[in-house]
Amino acid sequence: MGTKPTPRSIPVALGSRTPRRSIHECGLFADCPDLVGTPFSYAREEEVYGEGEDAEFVYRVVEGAVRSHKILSDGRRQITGFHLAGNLFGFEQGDTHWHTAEALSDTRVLIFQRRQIERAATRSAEVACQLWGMATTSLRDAQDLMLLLGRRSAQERVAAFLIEVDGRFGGTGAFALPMTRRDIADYLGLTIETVSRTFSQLEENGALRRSGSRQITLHRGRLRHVVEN
Amino acid sequence: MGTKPTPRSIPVALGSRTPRRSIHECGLFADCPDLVGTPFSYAREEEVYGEGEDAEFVYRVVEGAVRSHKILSDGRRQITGFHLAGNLFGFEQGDTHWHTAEALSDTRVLIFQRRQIERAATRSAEVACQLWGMATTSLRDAQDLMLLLGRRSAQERVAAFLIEVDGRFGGTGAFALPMTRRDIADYLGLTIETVSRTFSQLEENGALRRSGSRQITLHRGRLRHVVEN
DNA sequence: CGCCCCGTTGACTCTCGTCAACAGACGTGG
DNA sequence: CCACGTCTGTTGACGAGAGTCAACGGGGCG
Repeated sequence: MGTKPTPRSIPVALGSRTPRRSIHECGLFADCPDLVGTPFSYAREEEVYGEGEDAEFVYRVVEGAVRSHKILSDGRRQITGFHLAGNLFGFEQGDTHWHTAEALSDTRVLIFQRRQIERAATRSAEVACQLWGMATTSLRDAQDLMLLLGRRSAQERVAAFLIEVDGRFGGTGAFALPMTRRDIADYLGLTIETVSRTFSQLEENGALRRSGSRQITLHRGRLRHVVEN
Repeated sequence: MGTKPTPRSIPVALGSRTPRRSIHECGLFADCPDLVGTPFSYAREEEVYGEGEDAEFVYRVVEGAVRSHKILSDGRRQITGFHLAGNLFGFEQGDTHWHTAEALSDTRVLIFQRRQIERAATRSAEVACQLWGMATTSLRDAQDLMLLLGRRSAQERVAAFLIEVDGRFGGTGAFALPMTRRDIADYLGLTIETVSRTFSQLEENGALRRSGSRQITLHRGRLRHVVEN
């Protein structure tokens, strides 16, 4: 932080010199040509916004990755989602963020004013329906994660997680995890030791191969067999 | 089931004799006077809709209660939410339900055609925004539950659950649980035995009193102390 | 070069799950 | 009206899976 300009200064900085990019790369808001975002960057581990802060902006990941989490006073943390390139995040019900967002690695985003998107939604039913659809999709993901957190074993959680990440990176079966073991643990409701042990077990079973701690190659058949259902 | 008419027959039955009620009792869709629901009833334990079925209808609870759950092939079940009087449920992303809904007790609902609501949303930005807001609220609830499932102890889960139910029943501190221990367990990611033992512990600590297994009186201060944060 | 952080592994602990028995409420039918 | 079976909930004994505590290795960065 320190002298780094915060997003709060962005609207002022929105001069015509600032390079702008459209929000529509994902096909969203195609009828809102005026909805443009401001590029911004966050360093590894830097906070994008904190729980309780004013929800003034909405973000789209261009490069890198972001995690959202909720935290208890004694430090227990639950990561509610990872946001990869192309993902939008930062929408809230009400005027304040109800979780914290931090960059996993050096991350470039586009920043949009929430007010502006909301105004677009009140004017265009199509935009509002797209936002509704996005929220509903997030809800489905959250409920899938609830099943995982409430009812699945450590092996199943890790296997399901790897399959999910693989899918979000294109489904090639090989990728570099953008997050630490602690992040994985706090996403899956486990400890780092259990995550680490489970990786080792899965490797013994031939369900994956590790090259360094982050680079993973999946044996998707065996992993899916672990997750079964 | 058997000869009971299913909701699928409802649109046909929508004669002018059928008593209709507005969806707006909760203030939603105030600018859609044509959006009316058909009364329908479900018996205790009866299925409202099943995972994988066509999501043709949306429901509003008039009296009684409904649970939504996802289930694994080996029977492990995660209840993703309880729907009490006034609550809307049955919205989905895509054309099929991705969980199952069942009545906890004899329940009366109003049934709406999803198509009709969606059409209203594409025509009215205000309706779409309300739907967006509802989905976002559900998302926040789901993420709160994720924190509970991923990071909280059995005592904390049960205490948080009781506080939540109390709030939804008006916050008087005394109410009758509409669901069984099994439902509570499958909502909190525990077993019925653990739920039962935790009730007993909380009663020993003076955090609640039981009159019969369903009627509960809370000592909200002590319960909140258990949940802390 | 040395420190620090991340990840892995081992030993032990503990919470919660499993298995079992039993009590009370309820509904049914003789 | 009572006997019976069933279902829900409670409690106890025991066990397993994940958490805790600790040590250590390796890689990256100052």
